[in-house]
Amino acid sequence: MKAEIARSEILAAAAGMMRQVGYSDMSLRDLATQVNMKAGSLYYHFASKDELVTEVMRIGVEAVEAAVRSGLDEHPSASPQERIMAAVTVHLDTLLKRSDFVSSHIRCYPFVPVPVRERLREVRRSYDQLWLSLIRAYLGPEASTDDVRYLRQVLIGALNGTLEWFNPERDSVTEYARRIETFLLPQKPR
Amino acid sequence: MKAEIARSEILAAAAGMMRQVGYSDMSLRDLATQVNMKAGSLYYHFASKDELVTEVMRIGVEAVEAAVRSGLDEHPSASPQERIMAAVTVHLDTLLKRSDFVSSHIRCYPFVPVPVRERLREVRRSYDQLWLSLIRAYLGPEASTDDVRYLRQVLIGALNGTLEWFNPERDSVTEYARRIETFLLPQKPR
DNA sequence: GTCTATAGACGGATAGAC
DNA sequence: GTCTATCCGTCTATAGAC
Repeated sequence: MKAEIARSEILAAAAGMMRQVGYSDMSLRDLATQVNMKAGSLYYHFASKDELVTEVMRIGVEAVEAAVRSGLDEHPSASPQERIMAAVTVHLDTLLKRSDFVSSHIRCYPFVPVPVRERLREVRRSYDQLWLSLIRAYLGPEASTDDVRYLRQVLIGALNGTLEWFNPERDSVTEYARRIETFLLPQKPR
Repeated sequence: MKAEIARSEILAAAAGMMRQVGYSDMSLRDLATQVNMKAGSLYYHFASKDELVTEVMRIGVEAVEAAVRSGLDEHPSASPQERIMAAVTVHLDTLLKRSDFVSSHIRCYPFVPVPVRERLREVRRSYDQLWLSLIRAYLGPEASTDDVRYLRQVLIGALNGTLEWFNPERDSVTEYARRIETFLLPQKPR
């Protein structure tokens, strides 16, 4: 019981540190300090740093995917465009306001050791597929594979790029989402 | 003379390593090995690791900005939309095929020490201004500050996001640029 | 479960020979 | 200009006491 609580605290603190300072500069000493422990104690809960890091990042993807799916479920009769916009809003909201797990995943993924990346392949692929299906539905059956792939990359780029400039005290998620709709999804597939 | 050559070699190797492994995991020992030197010798050319890193990243921004400006100068009578697309193409091309300096800048900036980020503020601001003026010209004088800012962020996000998926052997820069135009800049400002 | 203590590797940086 | 040699700090990880 107590182990589960401590484990959760460690994961949450790790997510915050990873987002801020990156994979390599998150030291287990600093992490332990932040949860009122000593570095060695962390090894009771995790076999290694990479095990811990993998877990943080895995929680991140699963969190956005779950949030987006449940957001979509709330509006079962939405049009393809409305569904994309719902996904955009929930993704942004989770990324920017709710979850260090998501933002640490996005920021750290490029620099994390290869074995960690490999262990995350499946969860990432699953979330990718969700977006591809949303975009396929929006562009319609006559769209090419590249149409779908490239629109997905433009969208994800615009969403995840917020990590480098969005200031929750100045900017509004719904405002930015509205611009994305105006700029990217005027009204009908072209 | 010889110093200048060695210095350039070091910078180029550092850019490649930074792009691949990030700021913290680029060790001066590894860097030195790659240019057939010993770690201590690097200090003849640079006062510190952060000095070297700052220089790599400074070269990066200045390189894209110069490339984009010269690309724009080639078509003086282009429309605002054509000018944005010229900038998009050159930015992508520089980022993806020509310069480890640019990609290392984009990838490492979030995790580099604060003093390094501060020393890069001016060059980054200068490149930002270029994009803002291009977008202002495209959206027209009746567009709000937020219209301009947000479109800029969508664009830059879509461009720099390529770093995480673009495969030069599979994908084409002009192809992706064309999609950006279709998706984002249909024909007229809205 | 968490601690102390420490092993063992590797990091940036410096001094002085050549 | 580049090298050798080294200082000193920090890192992940482990062993064993409590």
